[in-house]
Amino acid sequence: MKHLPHKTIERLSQYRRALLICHETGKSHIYSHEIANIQHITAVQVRRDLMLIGYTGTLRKGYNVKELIDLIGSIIDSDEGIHVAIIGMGNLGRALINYFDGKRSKLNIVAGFDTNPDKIGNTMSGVPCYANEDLEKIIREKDIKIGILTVPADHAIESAELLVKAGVKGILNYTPKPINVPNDVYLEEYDMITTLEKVAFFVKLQEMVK
Amino acid sequence: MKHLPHKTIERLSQYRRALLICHETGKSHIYSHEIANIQHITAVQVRRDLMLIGYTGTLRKGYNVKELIDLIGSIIDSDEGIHVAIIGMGNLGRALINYFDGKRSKLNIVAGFDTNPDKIGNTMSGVPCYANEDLEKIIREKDIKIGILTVPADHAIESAELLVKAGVKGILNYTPKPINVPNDVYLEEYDMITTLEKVAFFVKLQEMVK
DNA sequence: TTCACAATGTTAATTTTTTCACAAAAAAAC
DNA sequence: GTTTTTTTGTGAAAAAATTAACATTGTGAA
Ligand SMILES: NC(=O)c1ccc[n+]([C@@H]2O[C@H](COP(=O)([O-])OP(=O)(O)OC[C@H]3O[C@@H](n4cnc5c(N)ncnc54)[C@H](O)[C@@H]3O)[C@@H](O)[C@H]2O)c1
Ligand SMILES: NC(=O)c1ccc[n+]([C@@H]2O[C@H](COP(=O)([O-])OP(=O)(O)OC[C@H]3O[C@@H](n4cnc5c(N)ncnc54)[C@H](O)[C@@H]3O)[C@@H](O)[C@H]2O)c1
Repeated sequence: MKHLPHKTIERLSQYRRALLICHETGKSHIYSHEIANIQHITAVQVRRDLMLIGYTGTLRKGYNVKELIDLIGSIIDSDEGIHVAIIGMGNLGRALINYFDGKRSKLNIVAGFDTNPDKIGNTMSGVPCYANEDLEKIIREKDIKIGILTVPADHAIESAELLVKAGVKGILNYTPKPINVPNDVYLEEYDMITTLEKVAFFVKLQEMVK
Repeated sequence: MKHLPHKTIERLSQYRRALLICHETGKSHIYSHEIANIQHITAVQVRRDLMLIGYTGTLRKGYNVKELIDLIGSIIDSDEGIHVAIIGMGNLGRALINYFDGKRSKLNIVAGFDTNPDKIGNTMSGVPCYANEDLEKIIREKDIKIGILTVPADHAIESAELLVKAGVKGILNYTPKPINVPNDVYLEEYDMITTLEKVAFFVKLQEMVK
């Protein structure tokens, strides 16, 4: 296995999510077309992705759910797990902490940061909130590799700079303000408005065709 | 202009977001490479997208910010605007309402739905919360075209069915439970864990190379 | 006034991603 | 025991998306 396409990585994560649900329900094997239906893609696409990671199913029985979950884990997870921080413990930050809580054993949100004195020192869903002044120290101490930005847009850039300076290697930016990072920091940006506008566009398109 | 690629639609939305910021700061023209830098893509990509929507800039002056904002609006927005509902007024639902509030004049969240009696009848950031029982009635009355799912994952499927039955034409699913919709309903699903896992994967990859 | 530059617009090439098509083989049916 | 069915795995083709290359031209410098 040499290079996995970005899209494949995303799908592997999604496959695993679906597989975990299957596993809970006691299903031991699954066909490529079943996975495909769940994800709204084609069975060939699924088989191609699994081919890329070198997994081989059983003819006519499909894929072993448990095995596949573990294999995907061995590819996308870090063995030792990875520590994550949230910058901005507001509505979205707290919602995320709540949501992630315990969902993936290898992804742990271990610190939150804020500038609001009322929040600093508190704990939310088990995650301690620190002051921005201690960010660099805590990030290094706790070996945090990824920062999730949920500060007000006006503070996105300075927060990103803080994170980079502290040595973070990945940033997930949920503010609507695009940021810049050095080459060795992996950046992903997501704006919910973009997604909603896309949905709205295709709804409009469909109305027009009709 | 015939078919706009999905990716182009997303980028147009992002370009507009960047352009709106420029417009506020009083900048009247912008070069393709400036837009490209903001979005972390290439200038050719920007020019190609604008070519697809038939917009022509001024040689050596770049693109007229205001004009381009309006043109993108004329393509991705519906003239009359589009009404949106949130199903599940919990952490994420409320955060979204708060966030969208007034951001895009053509995209209005006009109703929220919940099953919790304490929430029903209240208003959050100007959005009234209704009971699920009234969903179909309200959706039709208010001509709501898009539903955003932020209910607990266990209730995603039933909520989606409710929305479809009520005649919604687009669904944006933020729960981690994949849903199915008829062909004439446009569906977009997004799971933050997938994005975070992707970031984590590339961080891991970079560590390994080093 | 001419020249060099800097930016757009677009055709062609390349790369990436997806789909097609089908061989192989295990299981089921007969 | 043979045939049919079903599902995997993959080379080849197609489609989609991106990038390269470059002609064009307005602008300002010389
Ligand atoms: N709410 C949403 O659904 C949503 C969706 C998409 C994007 N966003 C974006 O996410 C960000 C947060 O949204 P929210 O609704 O949680 O806002 P919020 O105001 O509730 O939370 C922001 C938090 O960041 C803190 N903060 C401010 N400056 C800071 C700094 N320099 N360093 C650290 N913390 C700081 C504030 O004290 C506050 O606790 C915004 O940029 C918003 O545009 C929100
Ligand atoms: N919190 C996040 O950051 C986050 C991120 C990604 C995805 N999600 C997903 O979004 C969903 C909501 O997350 P949350 O943190 O807001 O949860 P939450 O528990 O705070 O909110 C859920 C809300 O839905 C309401 N509800 C329950 N059943 C309902 C039904 N059948 N119809 C209408 N409303 C109903 C509840 O009363 C509650 O108000 C979950 O599926 C979660 O997995 C959350």
